[in-house]
This record gives sequence, C-alpha cells and structure tokens, in this order.
Amino acid sequence: MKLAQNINLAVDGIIFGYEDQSLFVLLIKQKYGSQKGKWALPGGFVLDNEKLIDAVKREVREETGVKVQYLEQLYTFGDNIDRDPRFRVVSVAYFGTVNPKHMILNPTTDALEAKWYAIDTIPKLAFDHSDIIKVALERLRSKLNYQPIGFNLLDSKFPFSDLEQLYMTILDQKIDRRNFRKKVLSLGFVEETDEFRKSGSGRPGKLFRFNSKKYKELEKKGINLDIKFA
Amino acid sequence: MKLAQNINLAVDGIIFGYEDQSLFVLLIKQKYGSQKGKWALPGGFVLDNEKLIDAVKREVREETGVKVQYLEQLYTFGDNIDRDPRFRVVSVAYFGTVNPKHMILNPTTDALEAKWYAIDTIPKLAFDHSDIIKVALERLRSKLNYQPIGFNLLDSKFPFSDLEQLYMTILDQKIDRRNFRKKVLSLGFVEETDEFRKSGSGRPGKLFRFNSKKYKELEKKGINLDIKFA
DNA sequence: ACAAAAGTGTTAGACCTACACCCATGG
DNA sequence: CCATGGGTGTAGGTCTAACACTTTTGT
Repeated sequence: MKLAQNINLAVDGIIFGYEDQSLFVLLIKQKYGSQKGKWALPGGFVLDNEKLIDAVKREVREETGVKVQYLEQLYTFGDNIDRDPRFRVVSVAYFGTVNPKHMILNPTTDALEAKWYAIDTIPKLAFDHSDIIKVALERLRSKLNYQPIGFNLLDSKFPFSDLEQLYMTILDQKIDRRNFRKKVLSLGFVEETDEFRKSGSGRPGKLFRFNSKKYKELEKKGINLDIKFA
Repeated sequence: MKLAQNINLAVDGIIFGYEDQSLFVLLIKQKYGSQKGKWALPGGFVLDNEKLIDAVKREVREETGVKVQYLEQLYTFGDNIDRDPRFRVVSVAYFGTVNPKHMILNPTTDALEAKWYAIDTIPKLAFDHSDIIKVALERLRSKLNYQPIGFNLLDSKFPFSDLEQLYMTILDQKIDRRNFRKKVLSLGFVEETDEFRKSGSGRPGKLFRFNSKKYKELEKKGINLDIKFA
C-alpha cells in the first residue's frame, strides 16, 4: 500500500580513500538513465526491507566492488525536486572511509566503470553530487578533530609520519610534527608496536596502531585534537 | 510514475523551547492511526513538490500552531522498518528552537492536542520518537558549544543571567558566572545594549543582544566556548 | 659520507581556573 | 535596611606554540 506520494528513496555513498598523500573519492560512470555517461557517486534505490546503511553497502559493492569499512549518515538531500524527470528522488547520503591499498575495483552492475578520483581532479558530476561531495569533505575535515576517522584510511599498522601526512593532506595545511606527535600520543589512543617500517629510505619508523578500546574510554569525555597549523 | 518501492517519506520536528529555567519539547497527541492517543513529535508525510524543511514547517504549524524560527536537519530515521504496519516510513527529523514566550498553541489538524513538555517529564512516545528526542538533545547540547543555538530560545534582548541559566539548564551543569561572561563577551558576538531589565527583584541587569554579523565573521575561524563546569 | 626520514625537549607566553566582595534596586 | 540578583579582578597554574639538532638507515 502506498500513499499518493510520488517520491522514491535512494542512498548515495561518498567513499573516501587515501594513498600516496592524496585523498580520493570513489566514483562510477553512469550506465543508464538521464545522466548516462556522466560520473556520479555510487548509490541507488533502497529496497523495501533493507536498512539504509545496508542499501549503501550493497550499492557500493555492486557498483564498484569495494567493501566499505566505515560508514556514517551524512545528510539527506531532498530539495532538488527535479533531479530525475520521472519522479522525485530523495537521497540519504552516507560517507565512508576505506583503505584502498589492496582494493580491487570491480563494478558488476549499473556502472560502466568505477574509479578513484583525487579530490582536486573530480570532474563535473551527475545530479547534485558535486555539492554532496563538498558537504562530505567538510564533515570529514571537522571529524578529523574529534574522532578517529583517519585510521580507517591507513594500514592497521602505520608509521607516525603517515598519520601526519594524512592530516596535512585532508586539512590541506602544514602541521608541526613535534607538537602533533606529542598531542596524539599523550591522548593515548594511538599506541606503538615493536615493529618498524620495512624501510624505503631514511631511518625506519616505528609502527603504531590505533587502540579503539582506549579511544572509547576517552570518547565520553570528548576529545579535541585542536590542531593548529604551523 | 513510481518504482515498485513501498516506502513513504515523512518528516518529524523536534522543537525545543526554553522558559523559566526549563527546557521543553513540543509534542502532539495522535488523532489517527495505529498510535492514536499516544503523544508524538509533530510531523507527517512530505508532499511531492515540497522541500523537506517546508514540510516540517507546515506540519508543525498545522499540528501545533507554532511558527518555528530555527530549523536544521538532524538525522534520517529509516531502519525501524515496521514502524507503520501498512508500509515502511522513512522519516527525516529536523530539530528547531523557538522562543515559546508568546507562542499560542493552536493545533488545527491531525492532532487532538499540542503541548510543551519539560524534557524530564516526557511520557513514552509513539513510534521511535523517544529515541529521536535523545539524539536531538545530544545535538542541541553539543551545538551549544560552537554555535549560537541558544539565542533563538531567548528574547531578542536578554539579561546576561538568562544566557547563563539557559546554558546551565540545557547542559545540566553549574557554570562559573564570571568566567562564562568573560569568555562569551571576549568573543564579541554578544553585545550590550543600553537598556536594562525592567527589574523583578535585585539590581536590574543590562540587556544584551546577539550580534549575528560578528558571529558570521567568527564562524569561519571556528568558535569553541569550551565550557567548563564549576 | 651523504641523503632521507625519524626522533626528541625546552622555554616564553597565553589562557584558564578558581575564587569573594561590592553595587544597585525594590520592598 | 534587608534581600535579591548584577557586576567585576587577579594570581597561580596549566597548556600551547614555537623552534633545530641528532639519530638511524640505505646507497
């Protein structure tokens, strides 16, 4: 049974990945529909008995092959009433992070092609997806200050410099290396391991890992990295 | 044209009001439907060509008579798949603030009754509305730290003690009067007027007002009141 | 021995917290 | 003159920002 409501509910996924000092977003090339051929966020219509977050996982999986580790609801975009000429689409956007290191892009349906785009090379997208990415980026940046968002983007063990680089890349600012390390380590939710980076050049760095138990303890009191730029 | 999707889109409004050192939420008594007789948040189905925020304004207006000053999207609740037995309802919740001082409650449709409930006296609500209020309260509390949310709850000119009281009430904590005043005034987005409270008892307090222009300047740099409890 | 990246400590100043007394008004 | 609420300053301590040289490794 339906009301006389001509609205369809969709989800979109804004999936961020980080590699080689660049921040990427996962995009697909539309195979069908009015925006055929344009790049867009992965996403699609919600099934009747499917949770919203599961719909995002499913669509991202189907369209790109990527299994997302972290996802959270971003915002519901519903005011672009004529986005699709056939009916109104209201879309709940979720943003997520993933370590793309060994992810194989493997689109199976609905998309001709899936690709990681560095955020500063994103083409004009279908629908209002460019705006959605802007909102997601803001959220990612602000969350970096008070939640361990960044850790999903890195390997599970990482040299401290990777974390620094990640923050500098995403926030697009220089950070004082010494003060940043002191602050993060003093909070205690990043702990050292006894392993070392199997060197490239230079002195090998100790590998660190995120301690989610310590983090959860801290979370209640509120964390604020309060990052100052150098 | 519809997809074969059996989902209907609704909105709910969590409207906060503040008076006499208490925080209130606006509720209605359900007139129809499976939850008839229970108290619930004002809200209802979105019209096909209506923006989400307009749907909230309309529903709140119709069901309670209240014209909301400030509204922002809170979260989309869509996983309670069996909330309504006839079809799935996905609801976009908006939270808002209002100065209830001279608001007349005047429900016209869909509701038998509308009432302000102090947050610590709210009965068990229809659907998942109790959970929604919890989320809204958290958001209100955290926003208090970095956005001038509170000012919609007060008169446009207010003695400083009203602001203190408001913060203490919402955060449910004692705050040092002197330090709070220093911090807020030093940020500069609250300015004094040359009027005074037309006294109750005690020394009449200067009236202050919110300076939204200064606030917008500050906003870019990020404000954090970082309120410590006494 | 040189290049590359990792690791580390101190100091000056800003900022915050804690705290208590006087003032203006109404009754 | 008493009760009520408004208004204000400072000292001690904590936290932060700024800043550069040494260590380890590979080539």
